Amino acid sequence: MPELPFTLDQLRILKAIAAEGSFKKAADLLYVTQPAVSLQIQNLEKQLEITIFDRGGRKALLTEGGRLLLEYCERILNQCDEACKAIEDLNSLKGGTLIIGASQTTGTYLMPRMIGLFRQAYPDVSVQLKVHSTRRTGWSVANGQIDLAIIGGQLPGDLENLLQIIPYATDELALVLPISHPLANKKELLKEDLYKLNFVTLDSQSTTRKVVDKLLKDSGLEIQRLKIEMELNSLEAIKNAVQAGLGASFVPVVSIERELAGGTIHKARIADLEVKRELKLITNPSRYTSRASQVFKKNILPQFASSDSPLRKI
Amino acid sequence: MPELPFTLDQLRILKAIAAEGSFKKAADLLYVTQPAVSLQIQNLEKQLEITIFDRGGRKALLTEGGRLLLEYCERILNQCDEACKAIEDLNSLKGGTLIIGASQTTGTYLMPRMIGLFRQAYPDVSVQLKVHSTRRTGWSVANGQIDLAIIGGQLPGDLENLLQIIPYATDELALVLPISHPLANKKELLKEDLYKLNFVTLDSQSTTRKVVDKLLKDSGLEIQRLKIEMELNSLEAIKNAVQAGLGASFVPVVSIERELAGGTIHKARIADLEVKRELKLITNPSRYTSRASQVFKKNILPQFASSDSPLRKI
DNA sequence: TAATTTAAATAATCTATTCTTAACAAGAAT
DNA sequence: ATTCTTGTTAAGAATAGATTATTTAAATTA
Repeated sequence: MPELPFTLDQLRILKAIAAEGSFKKAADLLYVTQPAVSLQIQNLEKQLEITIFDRGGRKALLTEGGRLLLEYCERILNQCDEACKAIEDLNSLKGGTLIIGASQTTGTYLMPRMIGLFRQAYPDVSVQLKVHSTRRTGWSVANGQIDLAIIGGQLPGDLENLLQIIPYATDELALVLPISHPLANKKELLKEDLYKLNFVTLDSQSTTRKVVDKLLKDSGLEIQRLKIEMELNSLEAIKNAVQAGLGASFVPVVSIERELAGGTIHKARIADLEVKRELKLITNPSRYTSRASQVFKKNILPQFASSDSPLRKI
Repeated sequence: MPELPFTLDQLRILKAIAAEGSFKKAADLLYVTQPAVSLQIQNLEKQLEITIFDRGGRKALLTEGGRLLLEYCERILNQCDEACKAIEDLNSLKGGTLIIGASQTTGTYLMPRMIGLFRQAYPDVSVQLKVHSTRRTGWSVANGQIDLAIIGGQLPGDLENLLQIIPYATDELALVLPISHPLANKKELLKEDLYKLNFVTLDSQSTTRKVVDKLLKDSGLEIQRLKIEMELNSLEAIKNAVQAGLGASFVPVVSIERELAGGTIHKARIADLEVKRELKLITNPSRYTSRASQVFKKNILPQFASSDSPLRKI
C-alpha cells in the first residue's frame, strides 16, 4: 500500500501536545505512556521530513511547519468527528432516508397514515413515497431504488423469486352502494344480486380493477354479465360517483373509512361472496436493509394490521 | 488510547472500492491482496456499526451509510493531500516565512540587498525584517520570534551564553570628511589629526555611536577631546551633514558606498588607527532552524562577505 | 443444467507496528 | 548539590494487519 505520511492517531497526538504544550500531559490525556507519544511524533517528523516541536524550552512549542500541519490536523479531525456523528445519527435514526413503494390505493389511503406514525417516532428520517404500478414497484425494490413496498397485486413471476414477499394483511374489497339504493336496505345480498347493479369501476389497466375482476371470476361470477355504467381513473372519482347514486363498486375498505363513518356510503354484505386480496410486504433480501427500513417493518406495519383496523392481520 | 472508529487506510480503501466498484480492483489499485481489503472494510463496518457495501450484485454498491461516509472520506483525504503538499512546499522553500533581525545600520544598508537576493532565489518564502536595538534583537532570537539576526553591537552577557554568535564579517567604520575639507587632500592622517576635526555623530544611545566611542577609546584616543559639532539621529542625516561641510564622522562603510562611488564624500585613511567592528550572525542553537533560515545562512550571507564587498570576510 | 470463471469471505500463519516497561539524560525547582 | 519533571533511547511483548491458501457464492458459458 503506497503509504500515507501520517495516521489519524499521529494527528490526534500532535493536536493533544499542541493543546497541552507537553508530551507528558498529552500522553495522560490520551491514556498512553509518554514514550508512545514521543515515538509517534518522531515517526511523523521523519515521514514528513520536518521538525514539528521545539523540545528545548519548558514547553513543547510548535515550529512553523508544526503550526502549518496543526491547521490541517484540526480540520481533518473535525471532519472525522462529523463523520462519526453523521453515522451515529443514521444508526439512531436521526438522519437518513427511507424510500417506500406503494400502489395507487395503498399509497393514497394507507401509506400516508403509516408514514405519519413513523415520522412521529423518527422525525429526523426523511421518507419518500413512490407510487407506481405493482410491476414497476417490484423492479424498484429489486434494484434497490426502494427500500420496501406494500403491494396488493400480483408480481411478475421472475420477480417473485428475487424478492422476499411477506403476506402482511388482508384488504377487503367491499361492495359499496349509494345509501339511497334499493338494495342498501337488505341485510345481506347474494352473488346473484350483483347482476342487477350498475357498476362504476376503475379502468381496466388498474391493478385493483384486475384484482377485483379476477376474484369475482374465481368465485364463479360471469363478469361479462355485470353492467358497467362507467370507468373512472381514481378511487376518489368512483366514490363520488357512487355517493351521487350513479352505481355500485368494489373498493378497498381502507379507502372508504371516512365515508362509512359519516354514513355517506353504504357497504353491502354479500352472503356467498368475500372479495379480498392480500397486501404483501416486499423487500430485497440480497440487499442491505437500512435501520429505518427495519424499524418501519418491525414497529409501524403491525399497528395497521391489528384487529380493530379495516385490514385484517394475517 | 480512546479509539477512533476508523483509520485513514480504511478510508482510502473505501474510496478505492467506491471508485472501482470492486474489492479486487481496489486491492490491485492499492497494491495489496484482496483479503486485506475485505478485512479492513469488515473492521470499518464493525466499528461504525453500519453496512457500507452491498456485495450481492455484480458490483460492490454503496449503501446509504456508505455514501454518507464516502462524502466525509473524500473531504478528509483531500485535506490530507493538501497538508502533504503544504509541507512539501515548506520543505522545498515554496512557502513559509523567514524572520530576520537587524540593527538600524545593517537593517538599512545590508539587509535589503541580502533579502533581495534571497527572494530572487526563493520568491515563495516571505521575509520579514525586524529592525531593533542589538539588545532587543538578541532577546527576540532567544525566544524564537526571530530566526536569525546580524548585529554589530555587544550583547548583554546573559544572552551570549544562550545564543550562537558567529563572527560573520568586519565592518569598517570609516572616517568621512567633506570633499572640500583641507585634510581631504592628505594621503594619510594620524590619530592626532582627529582632535582638529569637528564631528557630527549619532546620538549617544545609538549602538553604532557606542561602538565607535569604545573603539576610539580602546585605541588610546581621549574621546572627550574630540569636538562634537552636533548629534543627529540617523546615518543619512549625518552623511548629509558631512557632505554639506558641517564636519567629519565615523560611519560604517556599508552606508557610504554610493557616496564614495559618486565622489560626494571623502573617506580618509588614518595611518595609526583602524576603527572596525565585527558583524555577528546570531541564532538560537536550542531551537528548530527552519529550512529557509538554513539556506539564508549558507547561501546568501557568504555573498555579502566576499573580498570585493565593503565588508571584509572573516 | 452442469461446468467454468470470477469475486468475495474465511482461516491459519506470519510480519511488522506500536505499545509498554525500564533505564537514562537534561533542565528546572527546591 | 539533589530532587523532580520531562523527554529520549532501548528491548521485550502485544496487537494489528498482511499474506497464502481455501471455501463459498454468484454469474457466465457451454
